[in-house]
Amino acid sequence: MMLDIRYIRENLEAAEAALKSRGAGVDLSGFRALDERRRALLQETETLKALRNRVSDEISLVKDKSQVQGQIAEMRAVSQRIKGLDDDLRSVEEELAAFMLVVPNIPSAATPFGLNEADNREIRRWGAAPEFSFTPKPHWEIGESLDILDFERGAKLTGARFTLYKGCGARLERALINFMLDLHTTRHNYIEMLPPFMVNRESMTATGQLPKFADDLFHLEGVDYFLIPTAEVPVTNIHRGEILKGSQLPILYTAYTPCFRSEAGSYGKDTRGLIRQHQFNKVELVKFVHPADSTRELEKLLDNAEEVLRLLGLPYRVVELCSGDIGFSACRTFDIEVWLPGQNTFREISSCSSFGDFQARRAGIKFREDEKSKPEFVHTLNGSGLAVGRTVVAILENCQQADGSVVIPEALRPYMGGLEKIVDSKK
RNA sequence: GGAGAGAUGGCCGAGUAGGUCGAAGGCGCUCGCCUGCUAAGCGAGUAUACUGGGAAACCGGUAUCGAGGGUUCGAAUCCCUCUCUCUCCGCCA
Repeated sequence: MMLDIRYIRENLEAAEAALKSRGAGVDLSGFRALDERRRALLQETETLKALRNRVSDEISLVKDKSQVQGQIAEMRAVSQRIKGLDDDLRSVEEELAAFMLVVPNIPSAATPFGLNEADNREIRRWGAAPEFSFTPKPHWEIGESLDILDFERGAKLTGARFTLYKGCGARLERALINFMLDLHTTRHNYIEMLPPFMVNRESMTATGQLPKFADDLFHLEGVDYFLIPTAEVPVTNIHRGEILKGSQLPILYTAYTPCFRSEAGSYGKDTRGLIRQHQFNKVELVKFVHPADSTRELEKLLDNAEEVLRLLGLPYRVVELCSGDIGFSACRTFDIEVWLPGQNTFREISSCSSFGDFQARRAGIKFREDEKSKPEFVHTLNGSGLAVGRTVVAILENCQQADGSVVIPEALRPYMGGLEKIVDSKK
């Protein structure tokens, strides 16, 4: 399930009100009847099973089975009855599960109320927008004139929203991946993971992409696998079905993966450039934490992501999403938006969320405080650290020069073989 | 792709002519005892989920021996399907 079924049972109104703050009306009215029916069936069938177990034990003690033909016949009938009840129970449970799997997470009490994007709250800004003596160009123009991004051939190879990186462009992307991974592993204590780029249905369900958002995913033909839309999916699922030791927490993982998104419903949006691609690279940060630490850990994760931008000298702002704008599985989210002078706007480059125990509940990820204590759900968190393609966008636009070249941020130069600026190779 | 072997509790590993097996034994771990430290030794405990009762401690029921079905009064044990792992051959980065 996703939300705590017992919590809902006892706090139906509160849960409904909290879900309502997301905007999308969630109707929990069907829940109570299903839940009650389930428990009634459960009690009935279990009572019969207890009887059958007891009588079967008695039968086993009797050597001469002819003496217990009566009981055997009786139990044969009981078993038939159990079978029927179990069938009913299974269908009720399937219905209940299908219902629960499409109910979103309850927003955190800290999440500000709001209807949509417009109600998001700006938390802080860092860095100053660069000033230009000329009109700054959008990255697609810079990329094409420097001959490092080839949108036309990307479309030829695959289709719209695919891009071919060339020369320094390809190197810049790779440099950023390595720079981010090195930063998070050596300075922020994350463990690097390199997971599969496609996962099964169970993994997608555990983190919340399925069953509701199948349209956003690429599904393979022939096998029931999906291309990952984010490393969050495989990395969070690493501990699916496990009971961790309290002393292991928090667990911090970082992973580079490409991300694949169908972008269904975004036709006509961000059609130019690298902003919205079907395939893009991302370095992800994922945490498994003690519930009591999740707020603090979210702030640290956010700071770890911001650190990338600070080291690169890219101006940004942090926005806290309101209840109407947070994702399905999240209970609290901060977006980091980088300044893009070529488009004169801030664009999301990272999204850092707490999922509370929502994903842990779906995925069955628990921990034991002490040896003797009962297992309880961990909290999961994740955030981009960062979206690599959009970081390239930000560098191209913020670091562009009057002569058309792009100065590489100092922190990145060791990863670029010492290169200080990208110039037009044709000149 | 072809042939074969196997999946048991945190780990190792018993258990296949169906019954008293949630499951021997060992290791590990926890608590206590003992020992001037360490090691060894002794005793007890040590899965999860759902569910009923209880304020709680806790007590009861059901399920789970890869997953799902079947046979049976009764299945870790028999039958079927699937998944995964391992070995050999082929192929391949």
